[in-house]
Amino acid sequence: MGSTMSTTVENIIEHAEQSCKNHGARLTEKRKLILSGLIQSEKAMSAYELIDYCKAHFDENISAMTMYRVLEFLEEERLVHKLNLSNKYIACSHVVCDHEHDEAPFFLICNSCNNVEETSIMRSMMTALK
Amino acid sequence: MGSTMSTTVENIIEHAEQSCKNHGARLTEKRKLILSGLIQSEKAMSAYELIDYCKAHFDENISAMTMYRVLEFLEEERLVHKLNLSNKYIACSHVVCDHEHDEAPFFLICNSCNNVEETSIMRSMMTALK
DNA sequence: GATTATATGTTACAACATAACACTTTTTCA
DNA sequence: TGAAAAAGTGTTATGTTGTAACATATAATC
Repeated sequence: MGSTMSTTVENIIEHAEQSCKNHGARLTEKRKLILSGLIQSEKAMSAYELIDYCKAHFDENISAMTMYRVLEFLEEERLVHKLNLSNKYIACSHVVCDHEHDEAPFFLICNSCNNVEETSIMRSMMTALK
Repeated sequence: MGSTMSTTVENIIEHAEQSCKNHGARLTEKRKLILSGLIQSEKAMSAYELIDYCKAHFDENISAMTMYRVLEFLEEERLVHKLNLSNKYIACSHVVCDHEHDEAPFFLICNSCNNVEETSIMRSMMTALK
């Protein structure tokens, strides 16, 4: 399974490299390494988590500054997404209700303006999504 | 409009205070102040943004430590939500596609385990949501 | 091959978050 | 009531996250 996985990642990297060339951009070794790590991990990671990941899996030391710069580059190349919502709090919309809720809070968060819309979703649908 | 608004906030606070009492918890002056600020602002704010807000609107200096503690309390009392996703990156799911996309990336993010599911949504539906 | 542009390294620092301990206020109960 | 316990808040120090500013190295251009 490890090799199958690895091959897939290599294919993606190859494709990404071509995509960069088409934009006149360069997918350097360091950028390949970081993108590979993010793909392999199969989850969303913070810059520092990805630094740790690269150290653990590739034995490569990436400085924070470099990591942020590479991630910014990869985002511009549309190879990664940034989920940019820092830890925030919002007052519950149902703070004035008396009754119990059989629904889970559900938020629609705009990724560019960070506007938050609270709505709800039935728990049954929640588990279905999972 | 300002006074109407203010009255509404007061009603909510009153209700929140009663809700706390039912749980054997106390909604102190400081906690009321912070909750009021978060409600008045009508948006999601970080701890430090809320500190600035309280200073600007109530002329009250809340230390960072206090702010985090109060927000934690309010969350336990289910009076506020925490949108706890720190800035993270995730590889695009369509990184291997060739064709153009007429859809906007759309993420389903679990608020407890932070798992991210990338899907998409038609732009037309996007504007409808807005 | 010298020049320019791009990529990466290094240091310092600002912003965000919390741990640890001290002090104050409120609650509890003999 | 009033001492003990619990809950709330203040203060200091420190760890974590994110960037600015400048130096160096590597690649592209002509």
